[in-house]
Amino acid sequence: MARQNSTGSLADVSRRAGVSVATASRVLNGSTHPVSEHTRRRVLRAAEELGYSPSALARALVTKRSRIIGVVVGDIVDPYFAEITRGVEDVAARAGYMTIVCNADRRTEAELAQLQLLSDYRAEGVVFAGSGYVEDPLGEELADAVRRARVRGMEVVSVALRDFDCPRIHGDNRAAAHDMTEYLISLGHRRIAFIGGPPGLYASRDRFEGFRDAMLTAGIDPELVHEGDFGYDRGYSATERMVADGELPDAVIGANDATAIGALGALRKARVAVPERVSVAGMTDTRLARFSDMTTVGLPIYDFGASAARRIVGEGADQPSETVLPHRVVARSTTARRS
Amino acid sequence: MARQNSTGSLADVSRRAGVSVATASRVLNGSTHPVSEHTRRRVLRAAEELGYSPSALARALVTKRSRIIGVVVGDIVDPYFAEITRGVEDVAARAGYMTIVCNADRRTEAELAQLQLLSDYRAEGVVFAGSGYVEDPLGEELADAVRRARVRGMEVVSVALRDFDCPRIHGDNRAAAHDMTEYLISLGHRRIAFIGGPPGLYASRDRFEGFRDAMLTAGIDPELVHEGDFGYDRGYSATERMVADGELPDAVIGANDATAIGALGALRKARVAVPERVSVAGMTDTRLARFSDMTTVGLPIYDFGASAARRIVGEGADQPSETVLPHRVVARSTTARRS
DNA sequence: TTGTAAGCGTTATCAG
DNA sequence: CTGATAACGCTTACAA
Repeated sequence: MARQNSTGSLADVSRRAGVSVATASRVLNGSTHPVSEHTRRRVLRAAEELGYSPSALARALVTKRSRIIGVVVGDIVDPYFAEITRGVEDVAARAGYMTIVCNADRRTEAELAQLQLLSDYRAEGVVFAGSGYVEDPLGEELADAVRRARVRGMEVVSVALRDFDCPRIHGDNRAAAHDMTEYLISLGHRRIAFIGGPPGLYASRDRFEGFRDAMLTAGIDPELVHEGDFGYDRGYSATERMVADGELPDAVIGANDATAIGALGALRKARVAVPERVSVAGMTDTRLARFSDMTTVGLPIYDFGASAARRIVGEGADQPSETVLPHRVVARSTTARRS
Repeated sequence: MARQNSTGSLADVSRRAGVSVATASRVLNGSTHPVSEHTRRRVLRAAEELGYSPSALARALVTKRSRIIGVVVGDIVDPYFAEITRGVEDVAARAGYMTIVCNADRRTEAELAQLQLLSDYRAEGVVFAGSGYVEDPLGEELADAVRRARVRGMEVVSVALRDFDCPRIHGDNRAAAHDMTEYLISLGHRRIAFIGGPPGLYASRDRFEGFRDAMLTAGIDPELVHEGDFGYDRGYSATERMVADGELPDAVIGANDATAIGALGALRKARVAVPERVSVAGMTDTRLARFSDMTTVGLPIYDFGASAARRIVGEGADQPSETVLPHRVVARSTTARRS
């Protein structure tokens, strides 16, 4: 394998143009330093002829600005993260930054490794897209790593609840779940089942608590609670079980859209009418929900990413260190008034 | 903004350990060059104490190996691309590479820009995940850019049909559509509608032609053809129109899963029974299809990405320059024998 | 307006 | 086994 991969250097260009590298550099990088029109043209032409393109690596090395933003996600394939990533990408690209997406499989250990890698590349900023774990054994270590990274000048921002210190842009999971639950209750449902997220995640906990509190407030015992993992399958199997056990609820809430769609799948399979017999709702309003015309609670996740990126590229330095973006219940066809 | 962001240099470590930078470098990067156990320990400790982490940038500059792989996708949020990206990411990470995902919005112009950016960062390889356009006005320019990149030593591989010269790993879109169509015909359907992809894309053309040929072979006129854009909405609206016009087909094929799910949505809305009254099928078997329990034709898209990445990190140098991976019809609940 | 030269943090070549 | 030292490709005072 030829691992050459260079376009010729500034030295080549300057030689060809008959000027110094300094001068070549000045014209080729939009420096404000004055350069005569004549010289400028010569340099530009030389660069053109050589097909020169500057090495972002070398440039980053000396300027100490890599123009790299990292996004650490739980799983790229999850539309929730894809949407956040898209938000980051869009503003990053506009500001001339590269976005590096790193998968962490929802494991803190992997997050640690990705942070290290990003740090090796001297990323200027990293956004943590996934939620953290309650009492994470690796929590302290990650917090330390983040602290060190920030001391070194790296901008860190999270778009979920995390146990390390950094600016945060997120939604209110508890309130969102609360509102969804209230909505269902307002529709006349009483036996409402909740299929949660991965155990230990703050997001899971908060969404569950929002559900529980709303139920309690309405004087209903929140007894139908199942564990999930933000995946379709667990939503499906949990619902399948309810069907099999003959304890069909009035409604089921999935801790995220994929889970709720799993529930929808199991109900369809069992030929239980939705929403006539049971209502189904998800959370976060990813495309999945829209595609299934499913009721959910919308969170501005694209904006989570976009705002985070803005902070990093320096357009949001004036923002408060904690920003909570609003959610709203999006009623669609999988929920209806209790018959 | 403090844009410092460094961990201290090799020089700092070597000074603290009382050795030369050369020696420090040797122990800190797994060089084979012999170093005494005693010195090694000193260096390791110094590095530890300083929280030293090497600059991948500086390293890349001198070794000429950036360990960066770029993926140029049409749209991250499209699960098709997300899955490919995941494949790339997985093998890249295992080989110690960083993956940079670049959005091109399905525009050749943007692809060109992304390729340039990737080239600035001296990416060792880039995988083009999206299909190309027939008679693309920018086609020649892109082909040129790719040629130059390859000359410089960059590994380029595409996982779809493209008009530039590079190794390719992909599926047979035409055959896939053909097989899907044949399957539907074998179920007794005659009036089969096809909702295509974005006009001009090779993938759109091939899938359409596969459909058309299968119809023709069966002696059926492929008359129900609608334009789409690989998005949900066009699948929905095209189907809505068929419903409104009272020309309900026996079955509808979407050029991809999102399109087919749009069709499903419109049918559900119009209270047309699926699959009893009309069958619906998609293509590529993304999670969307599975979540909707929808018939589709499966393409190993994760493997597209994984194989492409393997070539780049050097594990697939022996592979032929063109690899066609197999597809298969995945029958689920949205298709049935004609009643 | 242009050039010289000192880095940036590594690796690699050569001598000891 | 260890250490100078010259790159790598670029930016940026500082001089001229």
